Amino acid sequence: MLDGSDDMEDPVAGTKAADGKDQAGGSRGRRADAQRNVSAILEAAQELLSTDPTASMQEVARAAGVGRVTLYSHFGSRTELLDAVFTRVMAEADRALADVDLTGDEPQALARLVRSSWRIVQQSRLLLFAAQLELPQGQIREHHDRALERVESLIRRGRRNRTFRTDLPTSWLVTVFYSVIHGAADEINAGRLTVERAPNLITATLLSAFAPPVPAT
Amino acid sequence: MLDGSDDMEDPVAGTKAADGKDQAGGSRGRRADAQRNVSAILEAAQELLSTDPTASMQEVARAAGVGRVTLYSHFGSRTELLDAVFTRVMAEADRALADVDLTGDEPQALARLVRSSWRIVQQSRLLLFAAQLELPQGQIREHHDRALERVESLIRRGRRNRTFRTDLPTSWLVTVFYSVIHGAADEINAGRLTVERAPNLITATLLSAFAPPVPAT
DNA sequence: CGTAAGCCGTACAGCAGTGTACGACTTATG
DNA sequence: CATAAGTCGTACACTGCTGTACGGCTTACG
Repeated sequence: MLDGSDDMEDPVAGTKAADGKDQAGGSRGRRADAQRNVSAILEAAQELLSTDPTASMQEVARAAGVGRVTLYSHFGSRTELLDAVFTRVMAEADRALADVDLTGDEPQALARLVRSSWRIVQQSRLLLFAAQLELPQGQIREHHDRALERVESLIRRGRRNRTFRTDLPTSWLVTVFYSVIHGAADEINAGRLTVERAPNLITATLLSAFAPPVPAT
Repeated sequence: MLDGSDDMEDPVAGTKAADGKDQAGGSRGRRADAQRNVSAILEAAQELLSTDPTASMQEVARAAGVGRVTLYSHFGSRTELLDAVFTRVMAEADRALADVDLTGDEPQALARLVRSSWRIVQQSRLLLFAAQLELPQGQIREHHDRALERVESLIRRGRRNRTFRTDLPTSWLVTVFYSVIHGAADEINAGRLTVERAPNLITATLLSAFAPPVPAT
């Protein structure tokens, strides 16, 4: 939103902050240490905000081993930083899920998907909380939807093959997937569920919930 | 909890704020208008915080038609107010759920329970968010657990009668109950689910998830 | 090896919220 | 109807956070 006008009035472009926020990629004009700092900030912010969602810019800067002013030179506002961190996490998640084999038997594919997903959700639980505090909900949902696409396509396939139920809408089943995983994450955080037992419980529950209802009774 | 020391150093007791916070009951020394104000504050705070979880004391006071100072004279801090509101909501919920007939066929009882529960959850979604911002998590859980007792006892009964599955722990099934309802509430808020369809989806999902797994592959 | 890009700390301005103090006014209640 | 309980607005002190400005120093990079 605020980069748009900057690009217009700065014909040289890329002087300060255009597109090279992420560590990788070809930001030619940026000095190496600047790029390193941006990475350090993003990483530190991700970890810190996942612990304390209300951490201030001051604290983020300290955690990244960087001055607060430098932090502001890279991210114009708290919201901007939060958005960048959120984007980064979702990209990470997307990369992790891309490796999951979703072919073959749907229940087993679902189990694999759960096994790869739930940890990410658990770790970025509080970060989502932080995002909800100051990011427009539309933006959050947008990021989320992209990650849930894989879930949705798997469910669709299961429905076509009659492995999964078709009496409830696909979008609802996606919601159930998401909700149960989040519920498990909360339980773990509360110390009422161990990390080891979680994936099996989640998978067993989802498979029952997704199975076609038996016509009996 | 935080009134404890006040009672000690004020032998007269009941002068300002001891136990008569709620509208009903026998707070002899309190003037009638004071009691009315406390009620108005609690009601307004509940409604306002359910819309904007970050509403300030100023805004709460205005919504209650009361001066900010008066608000502070009844609730010493924001946290104290929030706790009172939270307690009130849970008490309301408890009262509503007490009317639900939990006897007889477990699936039907579960359906009735869902039908009475989910609206309350949906309406106080954001209030829970507010509570998580400044109430110790232990306190929140304590309130929650009391409300979930009914769910738990119903599930236990279903397990004894082999209507519900016993291969997953009871506490986990309670979590699933809670999570699915919350998920539905979020979907409604996002405009992706209508109020009319919600209860059926929730019930159908939970019944499948709670049903004993069929030994047939 | 010079220069510009980038870093740093400090300092300042602004804002918003929390709690508290005070004095005057209003109203239940006996 | 007198009095104590309660309310009201205004004002103040304090805290913590955001975002910006400035000048000096370090360092990457050609």
